[in-house]
Amino acid sequence: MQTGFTGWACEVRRVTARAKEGLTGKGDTAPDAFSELVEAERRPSQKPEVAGVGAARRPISERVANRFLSMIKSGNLKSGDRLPTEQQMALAFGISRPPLREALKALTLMGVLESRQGGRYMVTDLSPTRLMAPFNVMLSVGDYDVHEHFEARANVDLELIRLATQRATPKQRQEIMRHAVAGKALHNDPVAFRLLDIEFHQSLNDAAGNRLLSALAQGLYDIALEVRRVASGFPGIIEKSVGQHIVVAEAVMAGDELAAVAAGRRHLEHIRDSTIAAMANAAPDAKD
Amino acid sequence: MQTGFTGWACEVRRVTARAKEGLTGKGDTAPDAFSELVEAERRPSQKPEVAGVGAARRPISERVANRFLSMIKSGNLKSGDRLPTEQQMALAFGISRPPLREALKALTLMGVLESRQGGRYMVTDLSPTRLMAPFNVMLSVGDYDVHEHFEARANVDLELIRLATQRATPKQRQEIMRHAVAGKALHNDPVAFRLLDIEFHQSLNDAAGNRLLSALAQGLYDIALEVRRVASGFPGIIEKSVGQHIVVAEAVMAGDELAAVAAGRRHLEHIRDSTIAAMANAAPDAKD
DNA sequence: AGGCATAGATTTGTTTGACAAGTTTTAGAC
DNA sequence: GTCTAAAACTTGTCAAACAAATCTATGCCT
Repeated sequence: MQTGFTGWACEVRRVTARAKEGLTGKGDTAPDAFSELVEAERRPSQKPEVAGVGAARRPISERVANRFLSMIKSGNLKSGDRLPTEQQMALAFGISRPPLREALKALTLMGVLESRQGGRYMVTDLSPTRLMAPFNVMLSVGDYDVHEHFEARANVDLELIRLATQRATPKQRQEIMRHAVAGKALHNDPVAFRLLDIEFHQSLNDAAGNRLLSALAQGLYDIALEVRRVASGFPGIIEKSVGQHIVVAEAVMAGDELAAVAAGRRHLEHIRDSTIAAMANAAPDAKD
Repeated sequence: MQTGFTGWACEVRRVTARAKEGLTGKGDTAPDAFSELVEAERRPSQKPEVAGVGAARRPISERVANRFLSMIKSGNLKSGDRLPTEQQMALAFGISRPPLREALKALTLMGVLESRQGGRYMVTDLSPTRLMAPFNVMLSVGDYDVHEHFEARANVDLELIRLATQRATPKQRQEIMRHAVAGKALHNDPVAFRLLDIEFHQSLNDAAGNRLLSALAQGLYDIALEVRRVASGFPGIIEKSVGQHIVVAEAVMAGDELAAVAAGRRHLEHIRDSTIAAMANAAPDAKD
C-alpha cells in the first residue's frame, strides 16, 4: 500500500545513517540527540491539564511549534543552537515536511528561530526586544484608544525613568544627557530627530536595568510610532520635545527621582496632546 | 514550458469563476474583492523605507503574513471576517498553497486567525488578551531574573490597582470584594485558590478600564504562574494572600488610592518572596 | 605549504498533485 | 415544514520534484 513511502523512508534512513557517521563532536545538535529530545518531551504533553480541553485535536503544526517552545523552555534547545535539517526533524517528529515547516515558519515569524535558504535553522538570541517585535505589530492591529495607550505608556516609561535615575552609572547619565542635547541641532530635521528620540529613550531604558520593562516600553513606543511621525512634522513640536528631554536628563544627572518623573510626565503629556492634534488634523485617508 | 501550470491554472480559474457567479451578497468576503485588496496592498510594500533593508528577499510566507497584518491594520480585514479559501488566496497572492499555509499557520499561532478543519479561516476578535497569550509563552522561554520580573509586575499591577480605585463602579467594587472574601473558604485548596486569584485580579483589571495595561499584567502574571503554583502549595501562603486581598479590596471600596497601592505592594512583595523561597526549596529536577 | 577560487553536495524555498478528515450545504424523505 | 442523509466543499497531511542559496571540500596557484 505504501510502496512510495517505503522508498522515501529508505532514502531518509540512509541520510540519517550517514549523518551519524559524519558526526565528529563539533558541538552541533546530533540528529539522534534531537530524536531523543523529541521523545522526552512527548510524555508530559499527554496530560492536557489546564491549558486547553481539546488540545490533542489541534493540527500537527501547532503541536510541533509548542513542542519546540517546550524544548527551549526546558533548556534542551538554547540560543544559538543549530537545528537538524528539515528531513531529520520531520523524521524525528514522525510527520512530513509541510506541517513541520508551518511550525518552523511560525516560530521564525515570532522571532524564536532564524532561517536562511541553503543554511540551517537556528535559535535566535531570544532577547526581549526580538520577541517583542512581532508582538508590537500584533498589538498595533487592534486600534486602542489613544488615552488608553498613553496611560499604559506613561506608567511604564515613568517607572523606567525613575529606575534610571536611581541606578544609572555616571557613564550612562552622560550618555543620556548627550542624546538629549544632541537634539538641539535637529530642530529642522524630523527624521533625524525621531532616530535620536529612539536612542534617547533607549539609553534611559538601558540605564534602568530591567529588560522586561524596556521591552514593554519599546513595544508601546513602536505602536504609536507612525502616528508620531506625523506629529513630529508639525512646527514647534521638536523644539519642545528637545527641551523636555534635556529637563529629564538634567534631573537624571542630579539623581532627583521626583523631578525626573515629573519632567517625563510633562513630556509624555505633550506627546499625547500633539499626537491627538495630529490625528485630528490629518486627513483619515492619507494615502502614504 | 509550463504545461502543467497552465492546466492547473485553468482549473482554478474555473473555480473562481463559479464562485463569482455564486455570490449573492451574503456578507462574505468576495474572492474578487480579496484579490483587489491584495493588489491594493502590494504597492506600498515597494517602498521598504525604515523596516528592513533586504525585506524584498525574504521568504514568501513571511511577506504574505505581513501583508495580512497590513490588511488588518488598514481595516481591509476586520474581526470576524471570513477569509476566502486557501486556493483562492493562493491565486490572489500568486503563490502555491504550502507557503500560504505557512503564513496562515503563523498568524493562527499568533492569535490573529482561527481555523477549523473543513471550515474557513476567520479573523479573531483581536483582543489584547488573545494577542498577548502567545507572547507570554514567548517571553517565558527566556528566563528573566525574578526581581526583574516582579519589578515590572509591581509597576503594572499597582497602576491597575490605583486606576481601579479611582474608576471602579459600585458594582465592580462589590465584585472585587466578593472575590477577595471568597478566598477565606479556600485555605486548604490551592487549585481553587489559584483560580479565584486569577478572577480577583481580573476583576481589578476590568475595573481599571485599560485593556492594554490589563493585557500586560495578565501576561506577566502568566509567566510566573507555574512557579507560583509550587509556592501556593506551601502552608500559610494562601492565608496570607487572602488576607492581603481583603485589605486591597477594602481600600478599593473606600476609594483610598494610597492605601490600595500600599496594600497591593505588600501583597506583591509577599508573592515575590514566597516565590523565591519556593524556587530555592524546590529541587530543580522536579518532574512535575 | 598555505590561501583562494571553483565545483560539488547539501539544504531551505517553492511548486504540483493527491488523499484523508471534517464541515457546510443541499436535496430528499417523512 | 422539519429532520435526515448524502454530496460538495475545505482544511489537514503526505509525497515527490525542482529551484535557489549556502556550505564544504577539493584542487589550483602563488
